[in-house]
Amino acid sequence: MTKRTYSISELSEEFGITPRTLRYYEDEALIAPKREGQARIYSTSDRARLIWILRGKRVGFSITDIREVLNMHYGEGGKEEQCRVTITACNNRIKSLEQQKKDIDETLEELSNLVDTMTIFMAENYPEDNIL
Amino acid sequence: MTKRTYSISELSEEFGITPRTLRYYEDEALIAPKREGQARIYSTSDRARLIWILRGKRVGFSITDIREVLNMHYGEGGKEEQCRVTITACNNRIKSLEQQKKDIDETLEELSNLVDTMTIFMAENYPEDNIL
DNA sequence: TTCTTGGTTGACCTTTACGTAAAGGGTAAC
DNA sequence: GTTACCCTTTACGTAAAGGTCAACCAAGAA
Repeated sequence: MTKRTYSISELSEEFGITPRTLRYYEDEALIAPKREGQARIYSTSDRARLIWILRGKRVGFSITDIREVLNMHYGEGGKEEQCRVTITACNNRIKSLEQQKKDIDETLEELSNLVDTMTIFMAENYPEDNIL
Repeated sequence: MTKRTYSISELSEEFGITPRTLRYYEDEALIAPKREGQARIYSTSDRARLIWILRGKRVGFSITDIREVLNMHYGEGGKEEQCRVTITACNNRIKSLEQQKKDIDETLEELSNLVDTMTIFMAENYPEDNIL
């Protein structure tokens, strides 16, 4: 049970974001660190949430999307209807992520084709420059 | 050799975007349809560019990113240095897309875990509602 | 001729995700 | 005490990607 805590600048440096960003996420109710006086103090579980947030951003989730997913995770899944809603929301996200993977694969193929053609072109026209 | 052409509304309806969006892409130099008087008239190759643009957006490219890639594709790859720059730019994009795929896979796993837990929870607490 | 339909430009509006001061509190070192 | 550092809040600024609205043109239908 690691009881480590983090200051705002520790956390922001670790993940390459600014303190402003962390405060913004708090405004948007994505994280809720404890306070020590005025100062924010982040727990390991706050840190875990942050990791989720940042990965969410990298896959193109909006702040609202991320809040939704975090709420799914930590929210009281008590009520039946709420559960059902959450499950279908998840499934929708899953579908769109799978579409996104397809898009990425297609883009990757086009990009690597482009690289190939250009590499060949270079090899033909400027053979003196060894690309390898 | 399909010499079809498209009006702005045809194209926007086909892809579920507004004419405004197409005009905006033109302002941003992503497409350059011919004109018939004032009216824009899009060729099949304009349409192909549009497909690229929209897929680019879905994988999180910005307008600037997309312009860059389109220029790589259609730009004169003549000069040597330019080629080299283009190739490394492509490779950078490829790397980041691969990272993005990893992120997506991780997110997918967490989401499907979440769905699983909730489904089990539902089955235990509300067995009368058949989820299958 | 007037009306509708579909196109045009231009101008301003909106949302998202922060950046960037401005002004100040708390404590530790000098 | 004051300097330095890290933290705070409040608040306005900004870039991206369009939305929205007004005013206009042109061609065909009624």
